[in-house]
Amino acid sequence: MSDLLERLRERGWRLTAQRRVVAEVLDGDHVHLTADEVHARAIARLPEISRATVYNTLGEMVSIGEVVEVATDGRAKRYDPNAHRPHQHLVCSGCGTVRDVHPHGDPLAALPAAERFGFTVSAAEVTYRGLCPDCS
Amino acid sequence: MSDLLERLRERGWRLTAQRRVVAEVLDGDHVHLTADEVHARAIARLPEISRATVYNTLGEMVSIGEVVEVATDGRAKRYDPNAHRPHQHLVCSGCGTVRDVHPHGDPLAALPAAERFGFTVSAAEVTYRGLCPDCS
DNA sequence: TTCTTGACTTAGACGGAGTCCAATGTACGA
DNA sequence: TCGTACATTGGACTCCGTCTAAGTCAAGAA
Repeated sequence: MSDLLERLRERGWRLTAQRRVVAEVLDGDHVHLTADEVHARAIARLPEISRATVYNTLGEMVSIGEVVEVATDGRAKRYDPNAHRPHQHLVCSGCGTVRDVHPHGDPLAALPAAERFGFTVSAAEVTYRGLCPDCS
Repeated sequence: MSDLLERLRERGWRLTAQRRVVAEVLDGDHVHLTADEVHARAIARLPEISRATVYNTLGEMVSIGEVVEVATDGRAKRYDPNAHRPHQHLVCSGCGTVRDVHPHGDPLAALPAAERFGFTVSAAEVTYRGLCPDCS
């Protein structure tokens, strides 16, 4: 993830303690944390870090494509540091846990031209829903 | 949509003016309205109807499967009255317009058992993203 | 028809998630 | 080292949705 910090700097972004901590927290466990969970873990390392900074930093990482936002429902967005390989998400309807999954085939190919209504279609996001072992 | 009201009644639900109006509004235009948009249109017909009732009624319709919730972004959920036939959604990244689309194949079939992690997977939602003719 | 009753509706308070802002702090080039 | 443009802070604010207590009313019973 120091690569990420390097890439951020190449874009002219300042390297601050706050940004470093957010990057480390996200990279630490490969789970999909909410912004507030990131904040809670960041506070453990840098007690003064504010919620607004966490939101700003996550937003910056998303905008350069290093992190992917996962909007699983009406719940809080989660942040996925595994942006380097295409994948989809499996979400537990009970507890909201998110897992990365790799279905076969390209979901884009399933949409015929006649169903594109003149759109320039660039991506397909698939969300599988169900109950995890703990919730079922 | 009077079918819907009938089905609601068969479930032992009372037929009230409020529920009738929400059903009519949703059925009126086949667009994907947010709860507040439904509320605004319902008020035009029944000025005293409250926001809470609109939320309750939409929730009931979702729970019996007559209406589908669509969460296209982190913003307000939209309600899709076209629940009688399986379909997916094509969202314009520019203006947010949502269109119903019908890809071939079953997206659930693309997820092998080894990628299900013990979940009981019950549904797959596909969101295609791109730019509509007006925005591209 | 009127009565009864429990389900429905209401307004407003409340909560979580996220954004905004003015004041303060600081990374980094000169 | 210094200056300043950019980052951070914390608290207020918005938006979306849920909850609650009190009042209302649909529909079956008599």
